[in-house]
Amino acid sequence: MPRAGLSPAKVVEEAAALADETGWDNISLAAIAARCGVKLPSLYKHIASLEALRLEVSTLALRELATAMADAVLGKSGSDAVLALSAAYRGYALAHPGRYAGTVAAPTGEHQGQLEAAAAVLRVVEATLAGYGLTGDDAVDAARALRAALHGFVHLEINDAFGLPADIDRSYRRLVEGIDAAMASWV
Amino acid sequence: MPRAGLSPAKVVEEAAALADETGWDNISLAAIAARCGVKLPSLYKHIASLEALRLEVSTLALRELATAMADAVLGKSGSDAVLALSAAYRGYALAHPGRYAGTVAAPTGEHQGQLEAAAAVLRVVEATLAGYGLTGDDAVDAARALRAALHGFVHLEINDAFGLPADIDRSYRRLVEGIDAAMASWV
DNA sequence: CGATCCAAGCTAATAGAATTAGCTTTGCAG
DNA sequence: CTGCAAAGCTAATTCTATTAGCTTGGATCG
Repeated sequence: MPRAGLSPAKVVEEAAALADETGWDNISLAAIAARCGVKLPSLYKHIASLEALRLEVSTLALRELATAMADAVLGKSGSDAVLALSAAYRGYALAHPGRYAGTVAAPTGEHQGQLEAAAAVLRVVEATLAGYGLTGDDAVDAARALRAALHGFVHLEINDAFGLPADIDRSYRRLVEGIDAAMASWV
Repeated sequence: MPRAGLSPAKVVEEAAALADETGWDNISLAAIAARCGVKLPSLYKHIASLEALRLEVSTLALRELATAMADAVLGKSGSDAVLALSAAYRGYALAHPGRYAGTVAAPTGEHQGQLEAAAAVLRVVEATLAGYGLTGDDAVDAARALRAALHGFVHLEINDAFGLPADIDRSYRRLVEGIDAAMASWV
């Protein structure tokens, strides 16, 4: 019998793909094993447990999200950068809804890599807001406000909580513009 | 052996309390049964399945949230009402984090009562924004923006995603004020 | 080229959860 | 008092995660 040639990274990647297809809550070792062409207990050669795997998927997603955001703001500043970052944020979340759920829903504080990846996301947001002249608590407030607005919108969108069919792109744009204007006026 | 005197409503209430204590994802029939002083299979006399129970908890939470918001805005209007509604929203979410998670994370569209409760929440938000002179798509955008901002903030807060210890109350107030100002300027 | 050894994969076994079937008994209605 | 529907139970089934321990592929080193 030929080997499957798995690796920890491949298992995490399959788990992430499964999450995107069936939802973060529906990740199961049984489904991942089937997808990898391997029996369930074999996965334990590459991961420590289901919880540990979830943390790895969460970490992967946070890193991808940070990268997507950083790429989007490259060479931009001010409102331009905020709009680009917001578009990249939503784009990632809609393209990878399962992973995205894992960026928030996963347990926090037990995994060094996850903490660093979460910090990287925060760093990109803060750097993007650097041009607004905010310092200290004001900068913290602004970063939280932007992150909250973006997360709240895409989370509700992914979970079909916007009943009406009215143009969602437009709603998102106006929300981002509103937050941008608010931060600009905080001096 | 005396009867436990359960009812569907009591089971839902226990499940909601359990969710608040241990998290929406950790609801289990085993734990609920123990809490009710009953063996696990006995629960099936009152509920159809774990999934059905989650929908009931979600519905309960949406109703409670709608009521809390409606009470908060009673007799108020404009920015006053928006601030009161925002405080009530966050207050409910922090007091009942498990239930609150269920208001968004639960499967949607299969349960009439849940749909109605979700509509009730939306109705309170729309009524609160009535004084801003927004109509049609503008009103929809505003309701979505407010809901997204509130949800995003409290969801991140509940999940400990705000690393820093900086004053969270203040951050929330500024976010709400920012959204309020943005909506006021949309005319 | 062949002996060796580690890691990848397997089977088997355990434990816990949800669900279903079917039995027993409580406690109210008549 | 009698009977019956509902509430609770035990037993059995299925599915998942996890652990233990065996087998073997295949790279490494002589």
